[in-house]
Amino acid sequence: MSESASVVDVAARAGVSLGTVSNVLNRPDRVAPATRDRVMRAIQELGFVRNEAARQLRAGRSRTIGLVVLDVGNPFFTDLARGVETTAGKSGLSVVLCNSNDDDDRERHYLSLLQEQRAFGILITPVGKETAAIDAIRRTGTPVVLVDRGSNRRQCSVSVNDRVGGELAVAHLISLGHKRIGFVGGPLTINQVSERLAGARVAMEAAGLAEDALVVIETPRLDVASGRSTGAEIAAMPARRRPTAVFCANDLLALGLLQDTTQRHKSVPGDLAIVGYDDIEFAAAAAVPLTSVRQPRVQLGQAAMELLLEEASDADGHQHRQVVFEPELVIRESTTS
Amino acid sequence: MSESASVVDVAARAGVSLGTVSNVLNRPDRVAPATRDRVMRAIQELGFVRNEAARQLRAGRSRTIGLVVLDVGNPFFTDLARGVETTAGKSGLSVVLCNSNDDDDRERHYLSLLQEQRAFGILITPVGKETAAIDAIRRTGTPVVLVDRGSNRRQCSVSVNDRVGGELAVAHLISLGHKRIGFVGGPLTINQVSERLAGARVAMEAAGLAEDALVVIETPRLDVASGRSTGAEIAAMPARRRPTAVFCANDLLALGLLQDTTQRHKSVPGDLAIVGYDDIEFAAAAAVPLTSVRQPRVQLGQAAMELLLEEASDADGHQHRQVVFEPELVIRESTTS
DNA sequence: GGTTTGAAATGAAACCTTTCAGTTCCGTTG
DNA sequence: CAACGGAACTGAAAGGTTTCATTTCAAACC
Repeated sequence: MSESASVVDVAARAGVSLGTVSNVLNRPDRVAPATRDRVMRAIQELGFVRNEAARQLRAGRSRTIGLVVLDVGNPFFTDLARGVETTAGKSGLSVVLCNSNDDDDRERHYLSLLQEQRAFGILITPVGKETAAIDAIRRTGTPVVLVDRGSNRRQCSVSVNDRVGGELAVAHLISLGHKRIGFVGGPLTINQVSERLAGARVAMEAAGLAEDALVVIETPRLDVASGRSTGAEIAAMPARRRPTAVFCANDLLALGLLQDTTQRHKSVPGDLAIVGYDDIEFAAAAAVPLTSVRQPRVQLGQAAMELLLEEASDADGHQHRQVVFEPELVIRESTTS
Repeated sequence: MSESASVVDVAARAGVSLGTVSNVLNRPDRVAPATRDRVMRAIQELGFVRNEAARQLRAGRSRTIGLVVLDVGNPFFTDLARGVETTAGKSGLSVVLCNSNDDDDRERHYLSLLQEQRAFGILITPVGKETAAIDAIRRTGTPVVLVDRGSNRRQCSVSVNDRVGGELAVAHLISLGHKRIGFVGGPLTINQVSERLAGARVAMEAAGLAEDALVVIETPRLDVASGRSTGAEIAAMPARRRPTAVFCANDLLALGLLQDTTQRHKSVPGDLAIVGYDDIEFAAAAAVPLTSVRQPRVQLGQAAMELLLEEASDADGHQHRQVVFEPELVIRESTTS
C-alpha cells in the first residue's frame, strides 16, 4: 500500500505482459476489450499511479512548461499565467510558475532548474537585456518564447507595443494641458520600463515640449511600496519643478503613489494627475479610479503558449514569429475630474 | 550539442568511471581535487546538465512540492505562495503553484498530477469538505498539510481562526451602531466562508440581535466581479430590509462591492459600511480605504512549509500538529467616516 | 488440411542517475 | 619485506516506463 505498484505488478496481477499494460495506458484501442478491463481492474486494485519521472526519462523531455515572470504579486502576471495555463492544459501540459522577482540570480536559478527538468518549453519575461543564457537553452533544443517583450527575428516573442503605450499615456496628459510631467518606473534596465519611457519621450517631443519637462523618477521596483515612497519624493520637489501629472510604468506604482498622495490631502487629479499601466482589475476600484493603459493580458498568455507549441512541433525549420499587440488607453477619474 | 550529454559521456571525457562523476556531483569532498577538476572541466566542455527525471526515478520521490490554492488571482494566495516558496527554497525544494479555481474537478486533476510526479509533499486549501482523495494521498506516504483550514488531530494544518475573524468584523460594525448587517460570500461550501459566517453569527448573538438581522447574500465566487453584482442585489432590496453595513468574506468581494456602490453615488460608509477580509495590499489603496481583517499571509505560508518538512523528516511516528494564527482587525475609512 | 493474414500480446532494450560493495593503489607500520 | 589500512575509484544493479521487433493464435481462405 505504502510502496506504490509499478506496471510490472499490474501486469502480474492481470496476467499479461508489461507491454500490454503500457498499451492499455497509452493506446487502449490496440488492446482487446476483455484484456483492457482486466488490466484496468488490476490498476484499480493495486492503486497503481504512473510514475511521471520514469515516463520523462524514457521520453527525454517533460510535459511541463516553465513560465518565468518578474513578479507573481502583480496581477498582470497572474492574469497572463491564467492565459498560459488554459492553453497549456488543452495540450496536456502543465505550467510551473517561477517568480524571478526582478532578480538575475533567481532567474538563472530557475532557468537551470527548468533545464534539469528537461522542460518542454520556456516562457520568460527576462530580467535583463542579456540573452546569453536563454540562447544557450534554445540551442539545446528547448523552445523559448519571450513574453511581454519584443525581439529580433532570431526568436519567438509576444509583446504589447510598450512604446505606443507610453506615448498614449503621455499624449493624453499633454492633451489635458499638463506641461511638466513625471515618469515613475524602474529599474530602467527592465525593457518594458525603458520602452514606456521612450514612448513618453516621443509624446513630449511630438508636442514640442522640452526634454527636461519630463521628470524621470527611477524606482527600485515596480510595486506598491515603491509607488508610495515616490509620493514623498514628489512632494519634496520645489513647486516650480514639481510635475502636475505623472505616468507610472505600472498600476502597482500608480496605486501606491495614489494612496500616498491622497494621504497627504492632495487631490487627484487636481494637484496631481496619475496614469497607470496594465489596467489590472484593482485599477478601476482604486481610491480614484485609475486611468491606465490596458494590455490584453490573457490573450498575451494564450498567444505565447500557442507560439511555444508551434515552435515545439515544427522541430527543425521553425520560422520564429513576433506577435505584437496594441495597447489601449482607458480614461478614468485619476486624470479627468 | 543538441543531444545532451550524460554522466557516461562526462566520465569518458574525463577518463574516470561514471561513479566518480556522480561523486563529484554529490560528494565532491570524496574525490581527489585533481580528478574533481578534470571532471568539472569535462562537464563544462560537454555542457552537461543533470537529468532531474533520472534522479527522481532513482530517489523515488521528487524535490517538488505542490501548492494547491483556490485562486491565484487573489493576492492573499500569492502572498501565501511567497512564504511557502522562500521556506521551500532554503531546503532545495521547488514549488508548483496549482490553481484549483474553486473547482472540484481541477483540484482532483492537480492532485493526481502531483501524485504522478511523486511530489515531495502537498500543501492544499481544499475546495470542499471531503478529504477522501487527500486521505488516500497521505496513505501513500506523501505528506500533506492543510492550509488556511483547521483540521482534526489526524492531519497537519495551518490556519487563521476564521470564526474569530468574522466575529471581530461584525462586532466592530455593531459597535458602530449598525443593526441590520449583510454577509457577502460564497460558495458556503468553502470552509473559510462558512466559518467567517459562523463568527458573524456569534457576534450578532452576543449583541442580542435577532438571527434575521444578519442578511446572508451568497455569491458564486470570491472575486471582484461577484462583489460588483452584489451591489445591484443590495440596491434592489426594500429599504427596511436593506443592511446598513456589510461584511464581505474577502477583500476582492469588498472591493467589487465598494466600486459598484460608489458608482451608484452612494456613500461608503454613510449609506453602506463595508468590511473586507485578508487585508490585501490593495485594500488600503481602495476608493475608500477598506476596513479589513488581517491575516499573517506570509507567515501562514512559512508555517505550512515548516510543518510539511517536519512531517517529511520524521517519517514514521509523526505527531500531526495544528497551527492556528489569530486574525487582527484593521480599521479604515470604509467603516468609520 | 495446410497456408496465409492480421490482430493481440510479448519482452528485451533503452533512457540516466545514484548507490554501494568491491577493487586498486600507495604509503605506513611492524 | 610482508601485511595492513585507508583513500580513491570502479562498475554493476536498480528504479519504472515506453517502444518496437517478434511471437502467438485463431480465423479465413484455397
